[in-house]
Amino acid sequence: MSRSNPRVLSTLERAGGFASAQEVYRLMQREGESIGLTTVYRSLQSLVNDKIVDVLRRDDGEAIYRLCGESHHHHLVCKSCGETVEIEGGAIEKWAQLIAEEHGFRDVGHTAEIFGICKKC
Amino acid sequence: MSRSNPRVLSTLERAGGFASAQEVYRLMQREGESIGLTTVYRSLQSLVNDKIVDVLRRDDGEAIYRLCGESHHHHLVCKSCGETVEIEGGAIEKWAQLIAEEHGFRDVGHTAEIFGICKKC
DNA sequence: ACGGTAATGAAAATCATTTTCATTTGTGAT
DNA sequence: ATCACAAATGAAAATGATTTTCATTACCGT
Ligand SMILES: [Mn+2]
Ligand SMILES: [Mn+2]
Ligand SMILES: [Zn+2]
Ligand SMILES: [Zn+2]
Repeated sequence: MSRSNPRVLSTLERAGGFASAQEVYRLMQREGESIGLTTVYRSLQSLVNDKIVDVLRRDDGEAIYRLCGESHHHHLVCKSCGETVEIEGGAIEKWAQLIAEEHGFRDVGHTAEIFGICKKC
Repeated sequence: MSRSNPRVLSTLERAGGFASAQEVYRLMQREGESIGLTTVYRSLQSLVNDKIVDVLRRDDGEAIYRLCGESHHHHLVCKSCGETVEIEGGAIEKWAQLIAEEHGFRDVGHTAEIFGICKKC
């Protein structure tokens, strides 16, 4: 196992939200940093193991990473124009946790999205 | 766009839980059915569009498919072994509707998944 | 039968991710 | 500083799922 290259973490921080390994790599290239794609993958995996970074999957299957501890939230998205509202989980957080515990699951996470047609559309 | 090959749906039914496209394909091969992998992919994709099957992603990123029941439901999935429990929306249905209305959205839908590690893993 | 459209599948292309492996770098002891 | 050894690095090749191409075949209405 290898330890995470600090420049990878720093780049992921700078990226803001979620970013894939490929995106982190391209970002570093663009900023003139010399690094191999392999090292980016290895570093991100290591950060996930250490629970410094969350990983989940895009619809297309690509893995995307983000720093843990950024506030957890969900999205309300307009199917027509794409306008997005960030919303707090509220009741859903408890619901997910409760359901999971009822079935004996641990290490619980969840995803939730609401979509519809916004006022303007 | 193509319509789903009925033998693909039939195989997915017979498979029981979730199965990937590759698995459905291998299953059909083993049972002597003559079909192309491309057709399996196309059929599953079509079934997803028609909301006859659910699709989600394994930890390794491979897409897995399963017949969905006729009633709207959500999933509690083990990240390790893939075991899946169907759960009722309950609180989340109201939550999604309420949040959407607060922001003036109509024609509201939602997605929600809970994941974690099951008892056996 | 004829003409057009949809379905099929083999092969090649794509693309993220992993593996290999040779090279470089860091560390710690002598 | 020199040596030895372990860890980190990255280029290139391998992997594996999914998509695309494209030529062939099955199907349907007239
Ligand atoms: Mn939440
Ligand atoms: Mn629901
Ligand atoms: Zn809108
Ligand atoms: Zn499990």
